[in-house]
Amino acid sequence: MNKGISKAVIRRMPRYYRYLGELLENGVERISSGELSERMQVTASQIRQDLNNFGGFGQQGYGYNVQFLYDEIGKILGLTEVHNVALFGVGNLGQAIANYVSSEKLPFHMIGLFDVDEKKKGRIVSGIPVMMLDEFEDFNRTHRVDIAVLTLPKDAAMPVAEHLVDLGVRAFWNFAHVDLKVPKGVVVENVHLSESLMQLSYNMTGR
Amino acid sequence: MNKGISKAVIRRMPRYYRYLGELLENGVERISSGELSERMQVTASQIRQDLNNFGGFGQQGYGYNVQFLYDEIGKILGLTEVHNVALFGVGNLGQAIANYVSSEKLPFHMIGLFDVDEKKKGRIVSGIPVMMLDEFEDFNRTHRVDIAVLTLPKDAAMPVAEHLVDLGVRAFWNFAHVDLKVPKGVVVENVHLSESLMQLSYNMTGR
DNA sequence: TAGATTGTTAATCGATTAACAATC
DNA sequence: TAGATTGTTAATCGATTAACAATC
Repeated sequence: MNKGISKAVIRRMPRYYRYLGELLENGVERISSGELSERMQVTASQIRQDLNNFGGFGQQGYGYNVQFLYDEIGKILGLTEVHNVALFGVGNLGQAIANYVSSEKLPFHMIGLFDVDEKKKGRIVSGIPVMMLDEFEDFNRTHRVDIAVLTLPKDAAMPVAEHLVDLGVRAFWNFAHVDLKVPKGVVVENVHLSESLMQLSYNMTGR
Repeated sequence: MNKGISKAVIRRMPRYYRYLGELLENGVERISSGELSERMQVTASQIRQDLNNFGGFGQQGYGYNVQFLYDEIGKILGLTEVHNVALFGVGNLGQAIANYVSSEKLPFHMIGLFDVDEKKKGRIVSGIPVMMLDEFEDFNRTHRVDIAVLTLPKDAAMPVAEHLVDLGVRAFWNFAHVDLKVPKGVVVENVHLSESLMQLSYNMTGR
């Protein structure tokens, strides 16, 4: 299952989740696709189509129960289990991301920080001591690492990723400016800050 | 001009730019859409279509001159002028982004850092002293701020953005987990880390 | 029941790919 | 010139929107 759902739909799901979470905080119990459509600035039709990729979560004449829908989307997004995260490259960005992951209330758990710079060894970031990259193989024997964050210089990203794939890592959150080549079954989510900045820059021109 | 070009095309331009930059570093002088297609894993047809939204940069029987195409895409993306950047919210992420912007060789120039926390006042980040938010109005009189980076808690983002819009800021790079409502003519580029993480999480499930 | 709103099919719109004539 | 490869039109594919019957 879960097959054949377009990337466009998946990109929208976290946003639904965020809006439903806010409604929940505000004590809203039910919402129609029409109301949600107005708040989110998308068509009601799209909301109903998107949700119906995963199942019929609403009720005719009533709409959607906010708590129920929120929970269902959480399940769809895989937020019902804790994901163990290890981070590679404890520079400025790496430290910020480590802190960020730990501070978010999402079920992602920072369990290890790795770098190649001896000077960083043992430094505490977000409550965790930095380890050396060559200690990871050992670490990996006693810890299940679900996600590797790559906050490395671009030339280091690919070799490190390859090494981690060999050691069984199956998911990467990649901040390096490269397109990682990984085997089938390994997933990569990119955050390319420079490309985001360039898009902003483009939109500032003529338009 | 520049009108009517789809967001999908714009999203791909920075990636072309990156690949062309690498070719340039490797001393490659010319490339055909076919070769580039293979490297980038997109169709040659798409490359030609994308580029021809902006003009005919190639030559039949030859392909594209790498340096020329690189420069043209740079122009399209607005990378021929320096953009002054001010950042709001000097937390972990804010500091990392400040450092990031300064370290990138792209033409974005960090000129001010603002926070509301008195304890941060005067602290030097990326070579710039942190100022208090209420000093911005003054600062803005003597400096041209092209882009405001928002690395603030979500509840602070909207009020601060509104204030900045009133003071003439026309572009936002938004890291807060909110959809900013801004007047027409003001551009917003979002980096929603939590949504990126959730997409990764989704792709780790069934698929 | 009558009114509201979903789930779903059909229609439209836009983006991607294929094909090929133009041309270097 | 012959070969290569673009620019561009046409065909296909996919995603979004509209419409409405089903149903709570």
